[in-house]
Amino acid sequence: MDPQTARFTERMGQLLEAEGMPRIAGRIFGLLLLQDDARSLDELATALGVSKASVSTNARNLAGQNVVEHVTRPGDRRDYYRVTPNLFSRMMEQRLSRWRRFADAVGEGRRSVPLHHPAVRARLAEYEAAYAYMAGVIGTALGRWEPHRVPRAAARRSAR
Amino acid sequence: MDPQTARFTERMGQLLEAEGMPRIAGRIFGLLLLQDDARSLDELATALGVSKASVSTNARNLAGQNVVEHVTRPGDRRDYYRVTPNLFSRMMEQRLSRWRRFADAVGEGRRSVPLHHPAVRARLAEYEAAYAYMAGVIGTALGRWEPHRVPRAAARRSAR
DNA sequence: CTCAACGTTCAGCCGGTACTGAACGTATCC
DNA sequence: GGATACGTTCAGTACCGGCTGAACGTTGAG
Repeated sequence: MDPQTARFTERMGQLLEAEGMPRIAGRIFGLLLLQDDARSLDELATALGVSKASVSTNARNLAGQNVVEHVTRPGDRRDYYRVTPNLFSRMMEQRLSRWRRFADAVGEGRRSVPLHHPAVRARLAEYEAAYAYMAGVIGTALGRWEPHRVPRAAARRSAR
Repeated sequence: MDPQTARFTERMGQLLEAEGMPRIAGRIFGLLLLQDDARSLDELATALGVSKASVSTNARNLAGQNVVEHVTRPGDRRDYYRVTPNLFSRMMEQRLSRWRRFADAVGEGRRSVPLHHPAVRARLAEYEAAYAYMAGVIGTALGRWEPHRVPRAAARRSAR
């Protein structure tokens, strides 16, 4: 593994760690981001110099979050992983759902907490409105971005 | 502190903790979100049942991230804190800057890492383009949201 | 000047959790 | 059948970071 690749994977490890994921998950992600085809658990483990147990757990976890895809090959017992296509959209959607949880909490607070000051009530309502507005904007923007990004992907999608 | 308020602050603590902040920071934020005027460090510490040291550190940290504002009063030595106005925009901007770090890392990788597969290079370039696109969309949406949200704020802004 | 009221800093403790190595279960091949 | 190649699970460890209490510096009041 050349030093630039190592540097890149380490940086991804740090960045994803700052987002609340285990560092190894970030490294796996960073490494897969630079691979054109899927990699097996063993390849990942040896390339990153970590235990296969960690790779197994973290890769499965990443797959559960849709940032990585589990790939199997006929006549091959091994598990392969690659970054998901539409990675950016997936990450955006995931982020939106996180915000949604936040906006939901605010909404529930506004309804359940005894608020004596109208200003506070207005603040919470405003936050909810802002979230709804931005969610709409981001949603339509995502819809506009994807289609003319990769024509083949759009064709595949409409063929479903 | 009534049970609903406690419930709300705890939930905020959990949510912000999931975003990578200390739980106490989330609790402070949640509590301030329900207050109409600024609160002192001691008020926060006793209300939350935590040490003043923690409140001091975390409140300052939150202020550094622009999610909370440091308020002082003439003839009063104490430090007060309240949630920032334009909270939503601040959080959006903060999130955008996080993404930017991510996009920067991808860009640097694309330039520095020896990439043998054109598909990988294209993937990285596409990610950068998607980020730039979304950053633009979100930026203009924020600009459109704020003005007709709080007219007085718009007036203040245009007076600069 | 002395004392109280603040905020800040720091060493130490404590809790959580990421990571490992070994054991295990299962499938595939000989 | 045994042996190998997989992935998974789990107990144990090591580490990291949050939180605390105590000590400290500073400001203001009496």
